[in-house]
Amino acid sequence: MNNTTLKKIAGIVGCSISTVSRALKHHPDISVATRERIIELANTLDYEPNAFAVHLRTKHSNVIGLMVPFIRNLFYESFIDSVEEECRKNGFTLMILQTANDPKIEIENLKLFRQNRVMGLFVCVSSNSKSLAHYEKMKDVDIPVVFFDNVPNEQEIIKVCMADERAAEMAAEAIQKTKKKKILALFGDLGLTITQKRLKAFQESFRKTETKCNIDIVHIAKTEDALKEVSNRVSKKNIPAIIFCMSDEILIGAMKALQSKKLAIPDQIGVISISNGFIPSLYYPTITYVETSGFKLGKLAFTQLLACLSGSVALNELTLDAVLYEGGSL
Amino acid sequence: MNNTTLKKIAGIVGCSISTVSRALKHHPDISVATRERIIELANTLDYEPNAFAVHLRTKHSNVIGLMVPFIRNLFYESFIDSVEEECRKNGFTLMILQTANDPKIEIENLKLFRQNRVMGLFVCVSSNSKSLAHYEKMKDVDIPVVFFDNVPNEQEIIKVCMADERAAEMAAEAIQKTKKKKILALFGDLGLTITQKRLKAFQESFRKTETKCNIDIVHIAKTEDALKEVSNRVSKKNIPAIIFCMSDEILIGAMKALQSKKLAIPDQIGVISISNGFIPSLYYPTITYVETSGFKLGKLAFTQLLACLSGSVALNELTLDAVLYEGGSL
DNA sequence: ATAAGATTCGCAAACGTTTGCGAAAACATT
DNA sequence: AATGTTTTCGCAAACGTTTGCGAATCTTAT
Repeated sequence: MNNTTLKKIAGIVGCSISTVSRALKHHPDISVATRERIIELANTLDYEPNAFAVHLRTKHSNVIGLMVPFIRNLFYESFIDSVEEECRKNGFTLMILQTANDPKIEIENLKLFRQNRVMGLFVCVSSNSKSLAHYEKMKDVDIPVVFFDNVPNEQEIIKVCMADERAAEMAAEAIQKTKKKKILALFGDLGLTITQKRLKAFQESFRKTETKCNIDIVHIAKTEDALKEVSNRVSKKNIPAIIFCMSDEILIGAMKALQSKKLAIPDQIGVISISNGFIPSLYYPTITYVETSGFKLGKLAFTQLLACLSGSVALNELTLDAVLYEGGSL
Repeated sequence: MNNTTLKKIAGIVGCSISTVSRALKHHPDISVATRERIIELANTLDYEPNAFAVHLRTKHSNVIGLMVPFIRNLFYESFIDSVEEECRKNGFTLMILQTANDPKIEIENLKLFRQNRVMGLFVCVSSNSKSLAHYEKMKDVDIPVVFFDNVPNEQEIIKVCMADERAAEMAAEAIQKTKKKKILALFGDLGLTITQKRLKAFQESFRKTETKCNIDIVHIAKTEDALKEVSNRVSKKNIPAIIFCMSDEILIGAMKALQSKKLAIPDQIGVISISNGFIPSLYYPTITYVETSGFKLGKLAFTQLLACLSGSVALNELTLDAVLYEGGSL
């Protein structure tokens, strides 16, 4: 157990612990001569500061927490990727916990974050969690929380989100541009705010432009349901002109159904989705999609958290613009 | 800043810090009366032990480190998912770092792990890292390392891996069973041990059974290359009977090429892959694959690390069995 | 030479825990 | 009543840092 401490170095050099401490961080009080001697010894001894002692003393943990329902998710993983990168660059370490959408675990995790004195927190609340009460305690202990993705409706919280409405609107506009009229629109669980937002904006767009379309709206919980619904609703005799998918999970099911029906995209049927980008790239032709980038959202969230930590109180909602990526599926 | 400490509680209750500490962990030395009084107060005051102080004192950080080239990867993310779950259940917190396959970052990260006094480490070494020298230091500071996936060849290290040879062999056997002869086999970068292992076992299987096949072997670095190679090598006049893909990345490119050629699977061409399972499930028919489960590997790795921590020195290599999942693509 | 200022360093407290040891108090035994 | 035993608790050190303050030592100016 090679545990070089300040004390050990001080013992060898023959000076006090405080001198060693100061020398190692280039404190001007220490002469260059002793400083260099100390640094050299520290290097050969592989000195590495004990993070716990530092944090205990400075009350500055340099740990940032991140909580998502699942790590194993195309969107969250890109968010995590993004945040990890920033954390490393900025000298923070990241503590990642997943909730499995279980409010109990969510509360447990918050406790863990508190015990580990994280300096800030990125949270995508679990869809089954109804109350924000346990987040109140985070405020009590001065841990800023940046909500993302599935954000609560409360006003007095910090949140970053995708331009959900705008994304749905852009998809709707792209559909209208094709002049095709028979639409099958697949949305997620209506209980989620994200679904509500997207659905509303989607419908609003058609209403606003007074485009007369035959829009069939279906709500879907999981990938398998998308597969089933599309299989049931699409047949050789009854082919919608365009299928819209609100998310990657839905797109996956829908595409599998279309493949099984051997329908040619875009000749026989058009497809458009809201997505992170990875899934659409798997198919030929690449599926046209409106981007919701977890990676970009991560960057945005990080700057928000940094702002909180530096004192500039940013009690607002930041939104990431939507972008349309044209594949060949429309 | 609601920072209830032992001292604070002791002050209110009117006893010593040590009594509070003992009462909170049900030490038999403390009478039930005072214990209950203390616990009750601690609850109403929302006492939460300062992890840093605890760790500093006990030299027991309860932090486990995990390092992968990329978080954003189908295999690693399932591994992480798996390990996070176990960590939470066992009272550990997880510290995740990615290397981007950059040896410099890899070394930086190891330093971070040391500074945070992780109790153990899961590592998938970056493909560009040639030397294990920096891992020696981990041994010096008594941090057990469990290597997984892309493991070094050294004997005296702890590693868990997929049954890479067996997986390739099973795929080869499945191909032979079809009696088809014209094979296009797509492997990864020959510089990776994982590629070498799989390739060798794949060829060995054909040699052993003396199956006379026309096997075209191609090495591929990235998804886009798979797309190009397959596009170039497959045409209406020249269709291999079966395409074998060594990994998900390759499968993705190959499938996209096949879709663009409008080839029917399995009628015109068969496909088989080694995979984590997610990508094969995206297509219709589901692609037949030999499973390399990151999730299961995570569980295995965790038990290995736990064994190390409990003192039972497990200086060996554990292997996760391969399983063939039959889709409809062969 | 002496005072004033600058340079270089050490003392000691503090961060919040855990724990060995000993002491006081309560109880039980003769 | 004296002794032995058990119960219940506090003292104090330790984990490895950081940092305000003051004390030396050295430099420079008068």
